[in-house]
Amino acid sequence: MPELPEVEIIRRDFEREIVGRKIKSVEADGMRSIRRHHNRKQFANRLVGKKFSGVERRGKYLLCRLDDGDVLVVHLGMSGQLVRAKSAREATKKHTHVVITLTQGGQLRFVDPRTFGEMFVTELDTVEKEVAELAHLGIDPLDEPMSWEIFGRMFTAHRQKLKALLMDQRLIAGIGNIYSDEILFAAGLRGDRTGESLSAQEVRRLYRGMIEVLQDAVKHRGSTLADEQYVDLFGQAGGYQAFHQVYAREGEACRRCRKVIVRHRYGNRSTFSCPACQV
DNA sequence: ACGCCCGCCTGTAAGC
DNA sequence: TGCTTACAGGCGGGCG
Repeated sequence: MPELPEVEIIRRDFEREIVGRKIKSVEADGMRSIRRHHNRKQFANRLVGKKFSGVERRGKYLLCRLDDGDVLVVHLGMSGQLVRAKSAREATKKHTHVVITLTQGGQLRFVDPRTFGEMFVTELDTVEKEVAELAHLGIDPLDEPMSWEIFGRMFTAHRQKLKALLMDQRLIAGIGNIYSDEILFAAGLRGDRTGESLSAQEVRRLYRGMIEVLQDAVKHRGSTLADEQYVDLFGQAGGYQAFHQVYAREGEACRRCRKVIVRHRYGNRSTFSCPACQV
């Protein structure tokens, strides 16, 4: 659920609220969320006494820089939340797996019911080469400006379907199931069209749709669905779900043409689209 | 190259 | 009412 816009909101808040603060202590409730480490102590030892010196985003990954050249990498998976507590006394949510206590008071907490998310500490210098998931990440659509020609060459080189291409992190980093559906609607394209079938005009529409949808979603602080899985650093829901055109709107009227939004299975996931607006 | 399925998880909701 | 099943989906891996 947290896709590029949601992770970007967390990054911005992290920059203001957490960067500059020093880590006093670290507690982890088990190994699942910190599975790349040998044990809890080894994870804690790489954090305690250090100061957060910056924070970047790569696709859906958050890279929290530490002042000694290490980096705390966070991936929220499907249900992960990074929340700030003003004090240690604040009630702890169920499924809180890692608590980072800061010296000036307050805590950074990692909550993750489905435990697909994770965090680990490694060296910043080598993280983008040695951590495979980061090494193979494609272009970040809001980070590096990319011409629609480069974007088009990437897409038309594949026979895969647009839905799969948009979600392929090796091409473009940060788009998941929700935003791929919204981008395809914005572009007026069906998700089962192949990359190679796109005309130059359709490539431009897809590119523009992608940038617009992602920028708008960031502007509205991301999407929080009915399950309220995504919240920002302060525990607040996003607002972009009110602007969704197709996602989770099965049976409702298309906001553009009033036809009924349909849902179908693509691979093993739900896809929503307007049968009239997308060709 | 591409499509599809599985495993990893838990909470919620629909179905019998 | 109460149990079972489906679904939510990020990501790596595997298989045809």
